[in-house]
Formats: sequence, structure tokens, C-alpha cells
Amino acid sequence: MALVIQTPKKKCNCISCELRNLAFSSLSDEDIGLICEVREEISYSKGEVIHLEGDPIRYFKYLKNGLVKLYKVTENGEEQIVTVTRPFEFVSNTNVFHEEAYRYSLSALEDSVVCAIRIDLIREMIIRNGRFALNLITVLSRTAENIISLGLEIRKRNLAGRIAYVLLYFSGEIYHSRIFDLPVSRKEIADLISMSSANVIRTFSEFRRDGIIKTNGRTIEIMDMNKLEIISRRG
Amino acid sequence: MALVIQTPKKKCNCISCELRNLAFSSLSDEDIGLICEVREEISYSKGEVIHLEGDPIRYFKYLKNGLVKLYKVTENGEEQIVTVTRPFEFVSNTNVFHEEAYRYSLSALEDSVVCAIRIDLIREMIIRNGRFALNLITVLSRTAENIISLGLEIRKRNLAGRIAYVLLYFSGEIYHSRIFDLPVSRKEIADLISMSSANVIRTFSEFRRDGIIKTNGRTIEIMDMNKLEIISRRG
DNA sequence: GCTATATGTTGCTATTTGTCAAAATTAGAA
DNA sequence: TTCTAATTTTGACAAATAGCAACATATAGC
Repeated sequence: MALVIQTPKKKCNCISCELRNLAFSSLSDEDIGLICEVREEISYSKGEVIHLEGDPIRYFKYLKNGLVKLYKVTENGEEQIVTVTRPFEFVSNTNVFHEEAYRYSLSALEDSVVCAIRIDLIREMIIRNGRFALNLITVLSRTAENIISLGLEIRKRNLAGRIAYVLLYFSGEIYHSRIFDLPVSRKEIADLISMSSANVIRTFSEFRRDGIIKTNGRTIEIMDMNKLEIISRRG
Repeated sequence: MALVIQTPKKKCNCISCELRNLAFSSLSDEDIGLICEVREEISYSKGEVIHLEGDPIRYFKYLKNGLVKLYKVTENGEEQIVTVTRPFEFVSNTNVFHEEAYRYSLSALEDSVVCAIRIDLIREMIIRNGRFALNLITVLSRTAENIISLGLEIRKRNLAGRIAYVLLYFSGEIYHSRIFDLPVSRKEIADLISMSSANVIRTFSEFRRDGIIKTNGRTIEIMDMNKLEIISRRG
């Protein structure tokens, strides 16, 4: 008798997970094994909400693959987008360690996989493993700095400069390609750069007229990278 | 000129330092003693630069008392202010753990005292003392989140809303008083909210005309807190 | 394939914000 | 103090941006 019945758990693959090279590189195989046991890997399809602002924080989440947006809904029901980000960003973790509830909502812009580990366990490991803690501080502060920097870059530019910056951001940081499918609507770009969607669209049209970009729906092709960079710089 | 005062070393008082209640609460008396030995307490008078963006990061700095501004100089020589902050914020430490050089400059808006501890030592302590690490993560993420939040709040408002928000910020967060001396010039407010200084001044004048504030040079008295909050909310 | 709905586009106008310049005031240096 | 330079203030005008509305196009659900 006394059979230990393990619910059919798919074979843990954390040990070979490419993410170990980030914060988790300093964990022993033993600890990684522990994380494997308890971590939950959750798939979200495009458009799905991963969590809402106000939800209690129980998990430390990081993006394994896909693309997400971090955002906030203002009192008058408008969305303000904090950032759009790829793996392996530690998403919405700016406040994971000092608040009870999420300050920002998170949703999937593309089909995405999030790895979630109970925050208590992460806390334990920080306490137990100083090297892990130091690694974690490093990546968390990089994540936070990216968000801060994006905000400053947006804030100092005018409409055209903001759009040029965002296009370069998607091209350079997100897609590493001169041609790409925008993962967001014009309205969402407006919500990211804090401008009206009509003016975002207008600026796209101007850039198109001036031969700086080609657009076909959400497909963007940057034709004149140089001019776009100039607009971004002096905008 | 911001001399590092090393000798004669005044009797170490870290053990009773009110800052121990923050990140350092989890350090043993022994470790606190060690920090006492090596920490440098540096006084800056109003207007002095504490460090410049690009300077190599060698110290973990926190503000013991005073008031500082964190800022950046753009390519065209304009200042962009990231935040204005009081103790016991951990200043400019967003990138202390993942970069070689400061990304932002820091200067004193009032006479200030900064405690500086060699970053290597902090790293060592993180590795050695997990509780300290966890505490540090908590306060660092709160600091980062404050900066992110300020940026978002500014970005979503129009001119009048931004100024109302900033006045409420100084009144509520910095001075805890309805009447206070602005620690910054009109130009610096402009650099913080990313608007022109002429328009900042104009808005001050409007608020004055409407009986919302009284101004006398840098002395501000908020006369109608309610109206200011309404402007901040719907701006 | 078809409708219903959301998203994108453009023009027009009102409002907001920036720029420039001159005058008034304030702060700092000698 | 006295002078000088920087900051503050205001006005007039130009430029940028928002708001609205009509229409086109794409998308999703049936």
C-alpha cells in the first residue's frame, strides 16, 4: 500500500532552461529542482490578461517567451501603457517585494508563456542564497531602469519624436528587424506615448508620405532609418 | 567642495542611526560596525553636485538628510529631472547593481548629507546575509517604483494638471505642509514636468489669479487644496 | 459569406503649448 | 552696499496637439 501517487507532472526541464543564465544561474541543482517542483508554467494566448492591477501578489513571474504589455487604467477609464516587453524581463516585479497587490495590469500581446514561482519561495531563496539575491537584484534593477528610461525618453520628445522613438524601439529592441508587425494598435501606441490616437495615425501618415516608413495595416517597414533617427533625436 | 572626511574620524554612530530601521535593520552589530569603519559621510551644500552621469560607480549612496535632485542632461544641453527626493531614499541606486557608470547626475537642492559605502562591501553583505539582501531588494524596488510612478503621473497630465500634481507632491511628500519654500526654480519645475518654463510661470500666475495658491518668490502657499486636487485629477 | 463591431484615416476647428522678446524682479559677487 | 547676471513675468504670435465627426477598412462572430 502506501503508494505515493505523483500526479502526472511533466518532466521538469528547468535544469536546462535557458533562463538559468539569468538570475537563476547561482542556484544549486537542488534548488533548481525545488523550483521545478513548484513552479507553474502558464500559457496565455494573445489578448489574455495575465493579472490585473489590484490582484494580490502571490507569484514572482517572469516572461519565458512571448510579448506582454504592462499597463494601468486611469480613473476615467483610459489605459496608460507602462512598457511593452519581451523575455526575459521580470514582469511586474518592480513592486513584488514591497506591496501586497499589483500596481499594474499585465496582458499578452502575443501568445506568451509565463513562469510563476510562489513569491514566498523566492523570498526564502534570497535569504538562503546570497549569490542568487545579488543576481536577482541585478536583473530587477535592470528591468526597473528600462522602464524608467523609456518614460524619460518619451517624456522629453514631441509627437513625431515619440513615434520615431517607439518605432525604433520596436524595430531595435523587440523585433531586431527593419520590417515587423506592430504588436499593438494605433490606440495602444497612443496610450504608451500619451498622445491622442488621431495624432498617432496622422504622424504615421506623414512618415509614410515622406518615405520614411511603409505601412500595411500593422506591418511596418522602415525605409529611411536615418531620417527616423534624426526625428527621434531632435524631436 | 565635497571633501571626503576621513580623518579625524568621528565616533561611529551607525549603531544608533535611524537608518538602521530601513535596509540595514537585518545587519548584525558586527556588520554595522564594519560599515561604520568604512562608510564615508559626506556633506554637500545647496547646489553642489554629488556625482555626474558617466562617473564610475564605486559607492552605494543613500541620503541621510537634505533634499536632492536626480537628473540627466540631454544631447542639446537641456536638463531633464528624474525626481526630487528626500531621505531616506536610496539615491541613484537603480543602476548601481548592473552598470559601471551612473546614468543620472545627482545634486543637492538643500544642504545634504550622503552616506557612501563601497559598493563591493554591499555586494559582499548581500551574499553573506540573505535577510539584508531581502530588505535591500524591498527598499530598492520601492525607490524605483516611486520614480516610475512619478513619470507616469506626469506623463498622463496636461500642463495645469502636471503643475497641480507637482505642487501637491512638494506639499504632501516633501514638506508635509500647505505652505513651503519651493526647493527648485521655475525652470527646474519645467525640466521635471517636461514643459516650457514660460508656461510653468504662466500657470503659476493663473493659479494665483484664481486664488488657488499664493506665491512670493519661491514661497508657495496652497489656498485651495481642493481645487488643486481637482485640477490634478482631471488634468 | 455576411453582418456587426472595432480599428484606422482624414479634415476641420478649438485649445494647448512653445518660442521669442522685452521688462521687472531677484540673487549673487565684488 | 552696488553692480551684474540670472531668473521671473508677461504679451504676442506661431506651432503643436486634442477633440470631434464622418467615412473607410479590417476583424470577429455567426
